[in-house]
This record gives sequence, C-alpha cells and structure tokens, in this order.
Amino acid sequence: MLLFEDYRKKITDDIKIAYPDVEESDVGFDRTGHADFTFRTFRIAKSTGRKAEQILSDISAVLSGKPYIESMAIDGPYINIKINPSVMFRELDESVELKGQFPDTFQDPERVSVEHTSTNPTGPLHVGRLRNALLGDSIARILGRYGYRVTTQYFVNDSGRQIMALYEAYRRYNSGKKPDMETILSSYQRIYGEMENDPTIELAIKDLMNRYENGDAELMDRIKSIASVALDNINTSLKKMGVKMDDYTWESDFIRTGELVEIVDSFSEMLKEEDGAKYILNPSNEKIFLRRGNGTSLYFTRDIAYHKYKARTYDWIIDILGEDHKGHAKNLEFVLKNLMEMPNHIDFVFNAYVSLETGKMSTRKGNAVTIDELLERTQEEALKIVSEKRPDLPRGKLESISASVAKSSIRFNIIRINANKQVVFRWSEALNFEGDSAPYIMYSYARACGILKHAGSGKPNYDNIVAQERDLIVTMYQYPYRIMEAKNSLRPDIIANYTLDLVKKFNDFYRECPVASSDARTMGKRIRLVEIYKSIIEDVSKLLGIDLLEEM
RNA sequence: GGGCUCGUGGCCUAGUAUGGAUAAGGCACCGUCCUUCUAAGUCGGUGAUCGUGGGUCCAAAUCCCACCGAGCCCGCCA
Repeated sequence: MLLFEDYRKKITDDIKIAYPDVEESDVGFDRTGHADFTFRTFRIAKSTGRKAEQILSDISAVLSGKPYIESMAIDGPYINIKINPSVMFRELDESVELKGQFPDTFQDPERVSVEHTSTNPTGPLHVGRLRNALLGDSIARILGRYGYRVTTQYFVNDSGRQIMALYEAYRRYNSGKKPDMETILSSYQRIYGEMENDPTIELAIKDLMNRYENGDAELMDRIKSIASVALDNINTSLKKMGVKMDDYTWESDFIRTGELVEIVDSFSEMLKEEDGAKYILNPSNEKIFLRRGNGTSLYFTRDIAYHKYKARTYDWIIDILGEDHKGHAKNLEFVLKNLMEMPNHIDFVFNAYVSLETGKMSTRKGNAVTIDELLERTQEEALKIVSEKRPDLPRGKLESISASVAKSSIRFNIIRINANKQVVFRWSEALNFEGDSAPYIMYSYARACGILKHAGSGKPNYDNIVAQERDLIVTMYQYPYRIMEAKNSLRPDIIANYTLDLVKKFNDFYRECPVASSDARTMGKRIRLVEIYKSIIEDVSKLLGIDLLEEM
C-alpha cells in the first residue's frame, strides 16, 4: 500500500504533465484542516506568469480523472487537494486483512544493540534515570517492530571510583551486615558526607582501585556481589515498568582479560604522556585520557572495549545516554570511527535531565523520586479513581486495572516529551489521568472493544464516508508514515503524539457515528473502521509500553 | 570564556529537519451534555507580541546573524 507521504509524490508527478517544472516542495501536507495536500501556486505563477485560476484549471485537467483524487478547490494562491477516502479505506482494510498487521514492515534483520539505563549500581532507580530507560526500551520496541534483531544492553559499572566508594562505605560502616539496598545506599550517602573531613577515605579508595586493577580476584568478587544487590534492585524496578533488559556487561570483564592494555597500546604512535598518564588528542586538540598516571584504567577506555565487543556482534550500535555524556560520546565516536575505523553504524540518543521543583535529583544526596515510590503513589491514586468510577467491579479487578493505569501513565508521560527537553517532575502531573495521557488512550480502546461487543456484523463497504469517518481514515492512513519517522529519528515521542491525535479522531467518530444502532450497511463499514483502529492502538501500545484493557 | 541543548497563552506540550493559509492539543478556570456502543469522555468560552532585536523571502514559530534567559559539558569522575 501507499504511505501517506507517497501521495505527495504521486500528485507531484501527475501535475508535472501540465507543468514539468513542478517540484515536490510545491506540494505540501496541509496542517490547517483545509485539505490533505496543498499545491502552492506561488512558484509556478511566477515562472509562467499565469494566475492561480488558470493553474487550477490546467491541473484539474490532468488530475480530475484520477481515482485517488476526491476533490480540488482553489483558495487564494492555494489549491487544496483531498484524497479519496474510499481508496484509502480499501487499502487500509486490505493491508490489515492480508498481513494481519498494519503496516506490514520489512527490514533486513540487522542485529542492533540498544544500550540504555547503564546507571551505576549505587542506589535505587529514580525518575531521572527512568527517562533514559524508557527511551531505550521504546526505541528497542520500535526497531523490533521493524524486523531488526534487537538486544538491549546494560553496561554495569563495577570498577570505577564511585563503586570503590560504595564498597568502602559498606566495609566501613556496615561490614558484616547482610548487604541490602537500604544499608548500601545509606552508607554510600554517608561516605560522601564524611569524605571532606576524613582524608583516609580518599586513600582507601585509591588503594582499592590499585588492588582492583592489579587483578585482586577476591576483591573483584566482593565488589561485584555488593554491586549486584543494587543492580537487582534496579532490575526489579525496570521489570515493574515493563522494561526488558537482555544483556549485562560488567566493566570489570575488560579489566580481567587485559584487553584495556591492548587498546591503549594500539594507539602507539599518537599516544602522549603526562606525568605517566596516557592520552590522545581529539580533533579540537583536547586531551582524551586513556590511563591514569598510576596505571589504573579509565571509563573512556573501558567504554572503547565495550564498543569493540558490541561491534563484533551487532551491525548497528545505539547508545541512549544522559546529555551530560555528549562530550564523552563525541570523543568515543571519533576514536571508534576515525582512529579504529569501525565500520558499524553508531548512533547516540541523548536525554535531558529530569529535575524536581526543588532542584536537581541526586542519589548521593538522597533527594530523588524513586521508581518504586512513584509507582506506588500513582497506583494508589489510580485505585482511588477507578474505585469511584467502577463500584461494580470486584477488588481484584480494580487493583489490576489501577496497576495497568499507573504503569502506562508513567511511561506515557515521560516518553511523549521530546528527549532533548529538560523536564521538571511534578506529582500533580504524574497523578493526573485526564487529557493527554495513557488512560485517555486506554479508555478509547475500551470503548472500541465495547462497540465491537455490542455491534452485530456486516459486510464492510467503502462508500458514503462521512466527515468523522474520513478524518479517522486519513489519520489511520498516516500511521506507517509516522512510525517510520519515529524509527528514522529514533524518537518514540512522535508515536506518542500521533497516538493522541488518532484517539481524538476516534472520539469524534465515537460521538457522531453510532455503530451498533446503525443500518447493516453502515454498521459493516463502521465495524471495520473500529477494528482497524483497535489494531493500530494495539500496535502503538506495544511500542510505547502501554497496557490495554477491554474494560476499565 | 568556549561548546551542546532548550525558550511557543497562567502552567505543560506539539509543530522547526523539508518556510506557506486564522499557531494545534492538554492542565487550570467558566459554562454544556449521561433513559442512546463506558462521562478517565464530549461541546462551547476566556487566554499567545511563538525569549528579544535585526536580516533573507511574495511568505518566518520554522532559515541566517546578534543578544538575553535556563540546563548540561569543558576531570588522570562516570
């Protein structure tokens, strides 16, 4: 079937019969609601000296016989073109019928790695980190939808300074105690508080790092076991949010193998030295340090090793990173592409920070909204609301509905905002289930299910399409185009905003176009529209991680 | 100081890549609609110098320049 975008080319090509100089840029999507496409006469009027009326009649002569054209109308310098909704409806219907999935996408099954979250295992996951996790999770889902073989990846830091501090803190204050998230976190917060007054902490951390890098196997294992406690906690939160993580790579793995030494040595001729530390220069002549003066390794080098590992297995490497990593990513890309000549396709996606109204979130300082806290409060609020709305439902049902509502709302609220934009977390927004939200989408889905439950059956036909049906058809027809945009730009927010748009069209249809009570012919047509709508909502929900319920 | 990102009604967001018509949604506020497929919905109303100033163009939220404000980065941290 045609993508909506393809009509633009089709129209352009057909107009070229009358005016060979016409370009695709003269034909545009209409965003003002006048039509589907607009032919702008400015350029042609100038080059030919003809008036818009004349141009319209010339264009009418070549377009009027085309079955895909519904109407053409002149409005000042614009010629408004509407696509025949019956043609689109038929294509939609056949596409869903034939492929069972709309749109049917196909893609060379390239292997893709999507790295996200990768937060240091020093505390529970908070809302700021969740943004990164959800971005990566949705991107992975979108690429999977396109037929890529996607693996999600978590790079676990168990070898940096912060982790040494975490271990030292646990050892100092809670040694012997069974390591659980709470004791680990509280001692971690405490050591950063005491560090400035107690120089022995700094020395202890340095000592740990040296022992670690020299391959103290027992120490490595002990640290890994402490980090694992925090990582388990993070994983549990991710799981609750519906985020699937396939693969974990520990930084220490690359230290154990000695690969880091090889990497540093491989830059031999461009390697420079400063007080024993090794570095190279980026194109801006800034130093990229690869090894400390004391011989210990740096995150940058471990990340090179990690990407070499990924490059062996994946054709396309995607890293979802916080915006504070932009400089790191630029240098990494330079090293991998220019110096190491890595042929793989590499993309970085950045997310801006989530802050609280009171300021920055920080695990260390203990002012952050954790995922568990967010989920719990959101679910409580959802339960309160669903209990009021549906007193007829049993307790268990109310709880499962509110669990779905809570998870879906949180995901949707975060993912629908462009990742470049910094956001302020507000409880009042998190706990609102009206308007542009996941429940709005879920509710429309429940309505669609309700219609299909009540309606009989009828043979679908594509005629006598009324305004609300037409708008719904056009918007559904745009789905493949929007999903493609989202895939090409790695932006799930495009799908989220499209979905809101689609739901609004469905609500207009719902209000104006009764299904169950209409005559057989109309009913057949409308049932089919509702079925197609339902299948698209099911599709986007999988991409965004929204749960759907047949009743709510 | 240098680099990157953001700035759209009281608040939040879309639109910016590829310039095009009265700038599109949501929250809040005021009013409407439940004997008709679920009112987490619907309809109407109030509310915008698209950060500021220049420039390009028939046409600028969108492109160019300068400036202002916010965030992030500029570590032998990650």
